[in-house]
Amino acid sequence: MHPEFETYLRSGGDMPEEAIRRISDLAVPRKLRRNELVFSAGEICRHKIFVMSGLLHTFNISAGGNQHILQFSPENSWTLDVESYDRQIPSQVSIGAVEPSVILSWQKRDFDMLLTEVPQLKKFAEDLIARNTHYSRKRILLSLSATPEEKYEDFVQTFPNYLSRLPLRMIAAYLGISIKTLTRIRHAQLQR
Amino acid sequence: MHPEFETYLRSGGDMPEEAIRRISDLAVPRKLRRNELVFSAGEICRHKIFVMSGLLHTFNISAGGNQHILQFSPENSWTLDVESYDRQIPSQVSIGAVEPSVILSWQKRDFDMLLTEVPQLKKFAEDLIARNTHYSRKRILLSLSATPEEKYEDFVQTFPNYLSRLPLRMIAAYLGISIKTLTRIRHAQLQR
DNA sequence: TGAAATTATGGTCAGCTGACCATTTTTAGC
DNA sequence: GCTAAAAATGGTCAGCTGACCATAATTTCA
Repeated sequence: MHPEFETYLRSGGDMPEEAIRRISDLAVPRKLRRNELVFSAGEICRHKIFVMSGLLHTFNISAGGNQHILQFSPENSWTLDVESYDRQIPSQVSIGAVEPSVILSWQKRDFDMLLTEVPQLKKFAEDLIARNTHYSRKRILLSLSATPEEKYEDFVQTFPNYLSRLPLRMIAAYLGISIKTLTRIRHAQLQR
Repeated sequence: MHPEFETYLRSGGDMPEEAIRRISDLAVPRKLRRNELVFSAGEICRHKIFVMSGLLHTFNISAGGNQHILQFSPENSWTLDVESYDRQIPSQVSIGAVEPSVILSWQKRDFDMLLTEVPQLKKFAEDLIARNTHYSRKRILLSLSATPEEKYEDFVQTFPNYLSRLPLRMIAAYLGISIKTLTRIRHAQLQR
């Protein structure tokens, strides 16, 4: 049904073929144009999303009109606004496509059902949650301790692929620095 | 065995008495003096910790010697360094007592066993993880978008109890601002 | 391909922020 | 309660950072 996704699921190693089919069958595919939103701040996040191709970002527009980016979601990753999804309350953030993308989405009730039916999927999801927890911790520590230059350096190390796919404006919005500062850092690095 | 802890576990509503006894029996209590460490950066976090009384903090000392605080853990809350605990690798952070405290601790293997034996405990832990995830998201968004004053305001709203229990120095280390800036904010607010 | 939109760079300047230091106040712990 | 340690405040200053604006470069998409 969705061969790339099924390959991804199989990569875990212990997912039964029947479970893969069950999961895949409940997924609804959707194409996104550049800048198209999956949902907007204020709406409730009702779906779990898997990115088959392209690149999404989760962002918030502050009162002053500035964009802040919580997360990038490239191909073969999952995304949603976790608090909105868990509690079915309006989201503070929007999720949209940075590049033309193809996603799969599951209704929350379908995915919840799958989680109880397929223990391997539950385990799979728990691993993703753990990875996300570790990364959030790291990001919080970085935000407390690192200079803008160190934040950028870490970003380059951690996400070397993103550099060419993202406008600098978005990298700045992810790092919590102004694009001016980011430009200065890059300019200074060229001098070396 | 540890009546306060057992009361806490019961507060969830659906924890069988037998499970409560099992969990409680495997806990090792420990008293901490002020500033005493549970473990230091560089060590492996081998225990899951429940704070019965007092107040702990999870912190990191950066290369420049500055302290950065990832988390405060008051009575009736849990703590550990999640990445070090999950993967049994050396921790980047230390956990220590801000106030004289009493904690319970479980060896990882004991707690892992309990999680498989007691489904209600697993559910309980998952709820805690979800809450933690939501809070981390909020904190990352705040770190990206809020001014120092807004960060402090949010801290006061979110943790009104901590204000009188913590030196300002630690609040600054939690917010990622200098104590000088924090003093300025508080001074400005007095003028109003 | 070509026009329009988006993005990146650069200049300038104000002001927020942190570093450093001294002093005062508060707290801890015997 | 008393003494030593820790914490908070305040002054000063340099410089990093962001806001604003204009211009150049790049990209998008029709």
